[in-house]
Amino acid sequence: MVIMSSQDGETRRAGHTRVAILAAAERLFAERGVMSVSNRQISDAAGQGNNTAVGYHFGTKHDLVRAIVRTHEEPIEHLRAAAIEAMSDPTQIREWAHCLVGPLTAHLASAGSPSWYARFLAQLIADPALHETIADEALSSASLVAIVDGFNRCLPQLSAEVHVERSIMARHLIVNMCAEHERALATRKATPRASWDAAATGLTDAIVGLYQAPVTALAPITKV
Amino acid sequence: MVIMSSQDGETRRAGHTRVAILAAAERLFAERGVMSVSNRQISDAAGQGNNTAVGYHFGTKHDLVRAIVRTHEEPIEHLRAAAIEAMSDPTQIREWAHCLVGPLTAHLASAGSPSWYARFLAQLIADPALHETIADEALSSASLVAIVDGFNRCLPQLSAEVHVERSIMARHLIVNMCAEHERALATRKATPRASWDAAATGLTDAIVGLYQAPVTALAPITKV
DNA sequence: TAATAAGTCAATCAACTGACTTATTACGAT
DNA sequence: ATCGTAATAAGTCAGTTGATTGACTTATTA
Repeated sequence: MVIMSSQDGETRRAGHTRVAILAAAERLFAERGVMSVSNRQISDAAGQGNNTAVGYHFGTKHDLVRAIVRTHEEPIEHLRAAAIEAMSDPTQIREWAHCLVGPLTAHLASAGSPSWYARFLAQLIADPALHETIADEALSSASLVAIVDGFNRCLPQLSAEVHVERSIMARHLIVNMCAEHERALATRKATPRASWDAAATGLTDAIVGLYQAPVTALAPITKV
Repeated sequence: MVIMSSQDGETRRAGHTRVAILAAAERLFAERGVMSVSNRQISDAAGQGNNTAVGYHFGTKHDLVRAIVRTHEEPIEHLRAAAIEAMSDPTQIREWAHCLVGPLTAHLASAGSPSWYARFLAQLIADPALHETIADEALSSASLVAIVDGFNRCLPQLSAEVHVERSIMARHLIVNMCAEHERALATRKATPRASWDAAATGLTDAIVGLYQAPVTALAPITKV
């Protein structure tokens, strides 16, 4: 009756249905686009005769999207914390870059083949109707701010503005390149990198270069 | 009667309606999301009493999206060709990076404030239903391959795979950061960069660093 | 000025969507 | 074991969608 947050007093049956809906939704969202898939289609794909199964268990589509994000957030956050813990030299930019990239690629690699979460995530960032859904949600991770802070200490000569700018760049780079790799794996098309590990290496290289790039001083206003 | 491709024998009236629809669609797409806006809403916003105005002039939503892309492609392509022409030293990576970034930012800056095209573009890349709509369209630009080739000659030590990878990275970086800047301008929120020129400088810096980043050699397969 | 075409409008269609209602089934607490 | 309730199924509802239709208006041409 009431929308359950997680596993309050939900029965085994309801739990099965919930994960079936989450899995079906994530797949359909990645393959056809979040806003192109109706709750009905998701209910059908999840094997539910009831056409309002999504509404019953999650509420609106935005709530469902949030629930999917939360499902992945915890394991990724765990991997991130472990990566920070396992660092050998916190003064090395590359290690921080690996902490930023590794957890997501590792999670996607362990999510089976093909995975769908990266393509799903890319849509959340690009679509204005979905953007606000996770605006603060994914950004307010404890380990994430620790990593951003780690970059800060490695590159003290960078201004705060450039630092914010490049962390945003890194995020776009990671999410979209993971989506790209995921799509290549799903369609068995050619890809520059053979595995998730290799893709992570390429991304880490790029982010190190990105952060270390010289900053061009902006000329005072010369044009109106 | 028949859907017109461009400006074959279209009357002044039809031309007005066409540009009104294109402008309204681009705005609504950027603000609410491409797949969240119906053709009816676009017709209304364009001041057309007819609910089928979009269908009459453009066909399906995909055709409309393509038409919007084509509208911007030409001026951007022109700016890109001019930027290549104006290069002083083709051996400098930064100049090629500027050729990649400058035309889009300049076009967005001249598109009035706020612009909507960058946010629109970001959706086309992320949404699977729209991705194929412009898959080859925007990539098969003559000046674009010239720029990619320019990078190639500047960095001959880079493998072909890494080169392809980093050009894709650069594209994601440019489109998404322009969308980010555009969104900031539209909502008058804080932004790391004050102007489109400044944003272009930040992007150019980043892309130079990205391309120059050392490539980590992949270890032979050590894990199953 | 008459004739033809292009563009616009208003009404309508079937299909689909989310939400609602009712009935049946399965699970868990007692 | 049973009883109450959560969960599922099935049917219905109004609203919206893209598409089609025919009538009307405007522009071009003969």
